[in-house]
Amino acid sequence: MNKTEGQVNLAVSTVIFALRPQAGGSRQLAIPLVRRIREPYRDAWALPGGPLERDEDLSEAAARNLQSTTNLEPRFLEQLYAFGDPDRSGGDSSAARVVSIVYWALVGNEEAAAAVESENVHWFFVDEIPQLAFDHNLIVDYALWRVRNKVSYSRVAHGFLNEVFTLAELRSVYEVILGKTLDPGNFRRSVEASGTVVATGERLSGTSHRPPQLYRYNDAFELSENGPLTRGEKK
Amino acid sequence: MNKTEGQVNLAVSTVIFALRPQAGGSRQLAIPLVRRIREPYRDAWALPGGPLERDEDLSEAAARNLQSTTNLEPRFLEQLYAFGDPDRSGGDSSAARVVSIVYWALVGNEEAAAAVESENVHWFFVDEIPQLAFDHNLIVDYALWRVRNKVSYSRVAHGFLNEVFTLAELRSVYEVILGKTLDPGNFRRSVEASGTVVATGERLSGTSHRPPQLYRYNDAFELSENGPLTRGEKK
DNA sequence: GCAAAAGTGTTTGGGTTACACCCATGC
DNA sequence: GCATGGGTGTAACCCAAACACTTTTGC
Repeated sequence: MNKTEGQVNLAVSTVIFALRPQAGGSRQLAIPLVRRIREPYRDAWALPGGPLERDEDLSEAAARNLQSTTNLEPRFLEQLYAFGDPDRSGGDSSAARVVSIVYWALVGNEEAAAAVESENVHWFFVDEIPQLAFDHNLIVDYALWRVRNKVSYSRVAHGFLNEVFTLAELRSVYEVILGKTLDPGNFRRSVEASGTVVATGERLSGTSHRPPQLYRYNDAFELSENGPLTRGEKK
Repeated sequence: MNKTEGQVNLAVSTVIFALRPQAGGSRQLAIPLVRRIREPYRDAWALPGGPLERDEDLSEAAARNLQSTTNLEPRFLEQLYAFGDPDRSGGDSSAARVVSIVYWALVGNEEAAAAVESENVHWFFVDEIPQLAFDHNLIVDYALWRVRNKVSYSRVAHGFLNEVFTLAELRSVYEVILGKTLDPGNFRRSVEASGTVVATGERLSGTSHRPPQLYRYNDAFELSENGPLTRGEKK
């Protein structure tokens, strides 16, 4: 007990969002959680996370959480918040104090469908999150608030889709996250006017109606979205 | 060298904004910086900050930075970002790695005018920031981007003013931060429509023109501005 | 009365919303 | 041909910018 600094341990956790099909066919936001195998909160569900490696950037640690729990690559990765309430370990004042720097990530539809699940890793729909360890319910609430907020003023929804996508797919993502239907015509105009997507020239065939154009995300964006902080934070 | 965790130290720093009068009479955003008295970056200017106390919340540590450098109370205090690049200590890989959780704060005009300055604490106008220690120039740039951004969609400008203020004073804050003039009539309407201020009923006399009404900030706001995170973060 | 800023009214234009309508494909 | 979603056109509406104008004080 001779440490004078470093009494506070640092961890990095990640809230990982994907759209997954629900019973009934509609899709819903879902996040993977891991079961704790140690005290405190043994057997409770918690966000994936762990200590920061010696030479690792914060965002690398978050990507590592994602990799080790779901085996997926993030389409979008951004810092959420640093949680450091002294009591957040559960009120036991003798427990080691941990400050968690939390990231949030989006992963693509098809990849998420193939994601591993096991005894200790399970995907939960966001309206069915159980009681979690530590203050992780608050963290999930905040991440949800952030993703819904950010979708309405920024263009992050493509993070749930694959490389190429139709505007109907993109619109469907907005509809699920915002929880309301959007006018197809107006949606098309606003997305095209924003310049965030570019048509590939290809069309999707095999549908029982007029074949829709395929689009790709315009990489020229993303920059300046976070002001001066665009350096290795974004995937 | 037998520590396996805790190799990463945690610090809390604060970017403190005030509006201060420039030569010529106009006002400009300014921040206080402290001179480093130890290596690395000895004698360079840096953001006020320090290690986290054992039982202290992150926001309390930020308020403590503010108190110890300027003797002021924050009108607004919010987490900015956690900076954790492994090389941010200056490229010397043998140096201890530090992750900084940075807050930003607003302090009132009159108080800031009375703030202490000394050999080792000095206020800099934001367009005259020198080369700083560590990655603090990046941090200041990001904080500046955030304050300008937040002013345009949120109602934080009152953080620079005293308890009661005229709409002309509030408008002047917006004009300085956004760097452009605003139409008095339209400004009045938009502020009144937002419901963020309430008239006190009092008027300011002694001016050489029609006496303006005095307003007060409406405390019913601020809540829900940060979603589920409104608990002790805001002053 | 005059200057100066407070405060109100009114017009205009850009952008979003609602919704009608045509287009291209599979069956 | 018909159903289905892709895609386009357009009128109504809302809100913000621009700016003229009236009000109230000190000198």
